[in-house]
Amino acid sequence: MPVRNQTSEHMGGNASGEESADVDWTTDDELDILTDTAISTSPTLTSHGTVAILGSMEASSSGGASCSKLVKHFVGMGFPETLVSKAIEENGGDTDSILNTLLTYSALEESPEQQLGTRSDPASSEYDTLLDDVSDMDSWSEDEIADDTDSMPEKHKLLLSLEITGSLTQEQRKLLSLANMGFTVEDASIAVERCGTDASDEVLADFICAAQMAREEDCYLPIIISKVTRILKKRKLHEMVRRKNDTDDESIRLPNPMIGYGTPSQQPERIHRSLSESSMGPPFFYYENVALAPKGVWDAISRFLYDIEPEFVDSKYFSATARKRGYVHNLPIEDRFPLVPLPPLTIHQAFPLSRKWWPSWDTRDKLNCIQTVIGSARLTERIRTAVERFDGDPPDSVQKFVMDQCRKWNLVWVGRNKVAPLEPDEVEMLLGFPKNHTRGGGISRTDRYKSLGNSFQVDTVAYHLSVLKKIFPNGINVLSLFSGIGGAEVALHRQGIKLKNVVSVEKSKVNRDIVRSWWEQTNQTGSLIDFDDVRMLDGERIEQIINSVGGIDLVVGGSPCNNLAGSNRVSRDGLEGKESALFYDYCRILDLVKCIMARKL
DNA sequence: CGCATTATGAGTTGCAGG
DNA sequence: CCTGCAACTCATAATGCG
Repeated sequence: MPVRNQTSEHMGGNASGEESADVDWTTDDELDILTDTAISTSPTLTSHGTVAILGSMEASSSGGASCSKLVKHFVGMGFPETLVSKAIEENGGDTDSILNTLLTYSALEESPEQQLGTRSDPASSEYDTLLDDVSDMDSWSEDEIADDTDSMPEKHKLLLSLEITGSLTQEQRKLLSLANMGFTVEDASIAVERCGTDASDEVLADFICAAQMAREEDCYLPIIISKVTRILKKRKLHEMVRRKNDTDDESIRLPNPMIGYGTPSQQPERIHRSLSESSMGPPFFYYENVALAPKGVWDAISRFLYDIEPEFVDSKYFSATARKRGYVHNLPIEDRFPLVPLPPLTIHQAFPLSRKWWPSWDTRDKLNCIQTVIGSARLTERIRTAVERFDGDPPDSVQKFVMDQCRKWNLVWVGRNKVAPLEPDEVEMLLGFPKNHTRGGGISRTDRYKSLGNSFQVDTVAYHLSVLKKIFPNGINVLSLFSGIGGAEVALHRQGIKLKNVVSVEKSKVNRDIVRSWWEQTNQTGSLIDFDDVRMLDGERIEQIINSVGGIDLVVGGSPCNNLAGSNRVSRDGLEGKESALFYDYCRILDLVKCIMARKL
């Protein structure tokens, strides 16, 4: 059973990377084996079981005929029946509103002392709790999946009523919190039940997203479920340990200098790493996103990508602009080589003409990160009038204002007292794309800035991917997710790595047109197959793709950063944000490719 | 409707200086 | 240790124009 082997391999990859030699996780590993065995030997029951839970809960909320069922549901959660009927009367069938009302009532009745009283036990019971939790999860995996699904709702209610003490419990507060995050009460209550009441919102949100993602799959559900179970167990352990030690040593920190495992000019003190068995290919994979994401995001990304430590690199070591990004990949890190010719590394090298107008008090050597929008003409006008009032150097206050704005909007000097934002073709050059890569073909100037701002820095990525040249002298098949304007493809091509077939998934039509146009101009011999949406790629389609191209050698892509990026004032919601949650599809697809590739061997 | 233009901070980190 | 300050960030939404 290759599937079973595959899932069993996922264990053990902790930070030290010494695969399965780590004593601390032995218990966890053994549990994994049990879990995985149980799941993989009865795949139909697994999927049936999980979906059945969700399905029955949803049915009880949407079915108008079953009002008593709804009452039972909330009474089972520990609310008084009179309150429940009242809440249902006020809110109709909307379970979210009902819960909100119930929690509000409870909170009003509850005294703060009592709420605090239910929390925080002495430290001695920490590990007892831990053991209980782990065995709970294990019994879920084994028992509930194997059980007849008809008994599930009863068991659910039983567990709930046992755990509820009657007052406003931690669980109820969790449910409210998750409901406020936009999850349904059904999903939230399942997540709380599975993960325990002391799990953080982050853990619970992860669980729900993974469950949602799993719900959409059918034939590969066992794999995903077992993976999620394992991740959650490990995560809980981490949280426990962290709470006990009261330190934040577990969270990922950004390196200084941000050079990852090295740049063409700089090498860190330690340049060795060992990967766990489960993280190795085929396929190789390369994942990218913004380095300065909200707290906890990179911990989550790393956990979902086989616990590989992200490589944080600032592209200012590869070009004249900064670009702080994190890369999670299972590529070798020895014998990397840079793209040639080397790009300009300073502003003056990149823009020789600007030197004439560059004031001595503007000491910038590198530009800041290229974003998706540019500074306004009004701003450059304000700067010009501010500077030209003075004959020599302006006073410190004016210098500070001008420099703040120039750094913020990446402005360069293009004339006497004149600053301006970068032109699109200048951005192309700084990011390592061929000139006019994004020009013409029906794309607007605004969209050019947006597509370029969302792209890779080609020299940086090419340096990391260069190791593939020796491994695949005859070329590679690439699955490119969130391709954008084809940064990965350009990097591989410029590095002299032959592209056999490229399967590209990109939502934006103008971006797909850009990649298609580039593909046809560069005399590629293979074929470019493109898709619109990553969510369309289910197991069946991926298997079809793999059969037709003969295997995927590299899965590459950076998932949307909209909800992670600091520039976003409106919806910086983290990994669960509308667009950024597509990260979970990257994981899902990578796992599918991995499974199918393993089966072919 | 497509396109261009503009205004709109917070969250996080690092660091100097108590 | 703490505290204040400086620096930086793959963006969204509203508006106007043709």
